Amino acid sequence: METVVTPPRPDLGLLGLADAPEPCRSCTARAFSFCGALRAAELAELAAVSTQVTLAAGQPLIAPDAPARDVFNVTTGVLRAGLAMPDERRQVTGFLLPGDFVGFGAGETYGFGVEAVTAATLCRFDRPRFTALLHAHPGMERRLLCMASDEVREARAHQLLLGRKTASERLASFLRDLAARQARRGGAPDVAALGMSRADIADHLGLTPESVSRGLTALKVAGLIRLEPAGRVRLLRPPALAALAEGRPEA
Amino acid sequence: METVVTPPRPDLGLLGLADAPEPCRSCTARAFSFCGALRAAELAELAAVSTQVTLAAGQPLIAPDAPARDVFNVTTGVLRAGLAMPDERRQVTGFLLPGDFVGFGAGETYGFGVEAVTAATLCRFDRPRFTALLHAHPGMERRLLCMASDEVREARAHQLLLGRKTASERLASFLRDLAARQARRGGAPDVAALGMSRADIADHLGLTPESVSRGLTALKVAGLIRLEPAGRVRLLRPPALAALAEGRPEA
DNA sequence: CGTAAGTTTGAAACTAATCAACTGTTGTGG
DNA sequence: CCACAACAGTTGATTAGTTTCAAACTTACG
Repeated sequence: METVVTPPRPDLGLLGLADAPEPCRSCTARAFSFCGALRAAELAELAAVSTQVTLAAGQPLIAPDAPARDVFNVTTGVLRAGLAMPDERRQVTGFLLPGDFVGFGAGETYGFGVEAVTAATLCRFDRPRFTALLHAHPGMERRLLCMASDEVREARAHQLLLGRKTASERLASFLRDLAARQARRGGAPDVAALGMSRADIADHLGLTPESVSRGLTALKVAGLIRLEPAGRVRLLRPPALAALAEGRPEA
Repeated sequence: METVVTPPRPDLGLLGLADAPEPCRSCTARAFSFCGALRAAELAELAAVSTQVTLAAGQPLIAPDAPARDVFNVTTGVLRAGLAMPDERRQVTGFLLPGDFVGFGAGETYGFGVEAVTAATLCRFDRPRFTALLHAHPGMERRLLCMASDEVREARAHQLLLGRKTASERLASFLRDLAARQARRGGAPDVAALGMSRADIADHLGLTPESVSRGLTALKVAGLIRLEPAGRVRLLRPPALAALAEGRPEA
């Protein structure tokens, strides 16, 4: 028995959906996405250079050494982006949710890998054409610059986590951040839907799967979270969880 | 006996230096900097909205919660940028060298702190005016977008370091990367000039000062580096150091 | 010189990793 | 529909790498 969650429901009228080109018209991610701020004409141009990609859980989207020919926008599902070392060590730099944009800052090759965690769909844009479009629309370019700045900020915050936080603090930060991101996409503010395995979380937080498991148990025992079916985690005392995440003594 | 290295010597003529406005004319960082690619007219506009900042070693430039009114470009010296937790824990997200740009992606407040490690000088730009200038010159904006992308890439690589590398590997990565950055600015390719303390390095690498010291000793014993006076570190076998940094078995 | 700060080195303690066993879940084929 | 296999997750015991605590040593500087 699954708890039914209200799906994201952007106000289609306000977004000028009536004018939107086909793949976009029915896109549930547009409200939280890069393309959500575009005018109908720009959106049409964008849609013209886009194709759809569908991935099954576990399938790769981007190989680190592949030539960076395309950029992508996630429409449904969860993906993981990360770096690998010659041995088995991995760092998952981030999980991609609907509305997230991938592959922009790449050079010749992507330099990082991306795989589907759950089944996922994306918009694929030819990079040269996408770039040309950007140059024609300074507003789009500016928006992308803001997104890049946000990414830098998030990456720095994650550096603090990896460099200085304890296992429990890492888990608390992760759950809080994931719930917040999902809330922005229409989810409940006090639920983190873990679509990914403990191993993926471990590679994101610089821990082992065992430590992730222990950390979650510790948070549960502390009364900060409840583990629900289907990989859902309910945040029972968000302020206390935030305090732990930030290393505050807790009020 | 020191290997003599050619110091940075930008070809002033090719850079249009004769036309350059004053603070820029004598600027030694311009060749490696954001502004180095600007045409004389653009540079003049930029210089018109800039003022100079001088800092003594240890002085703060940016407080994390200060309103982000300015952006900066380092001209001389070394600075550290980082995040802090309520207790004493710190993460130095990066060291800033001449030519590096600071403060761009900030929102209302900077959200991170910056302090001078050595005596330093910077160009200060009023943010609203800088932004207006950017909008007037798409080339500048595009260049900034590239810089932001590079920052993201570097931040991700540092996440791998913090999440998955051993103490020795972190030190090896740090020394190699610092030497490479300094080489781009005209330094010797096999020397890393440590202007910062062990504590700063520790806060950058997610270690303690003691572990940094031990790590350096380990690299020295392994014949990979030599500790020279004035905080200089000579890289004795760059390929082996790189292999260690990347976690390769070493050829 | 003498002091203070920074660095190195040593010994003990601790957190998270590793190794290992067990449990629960999911999916498949008999 | 149940049995079983395969895998993900949890829990326990032990180990290892880094931190912590402490002291000695260096370096820079008044």
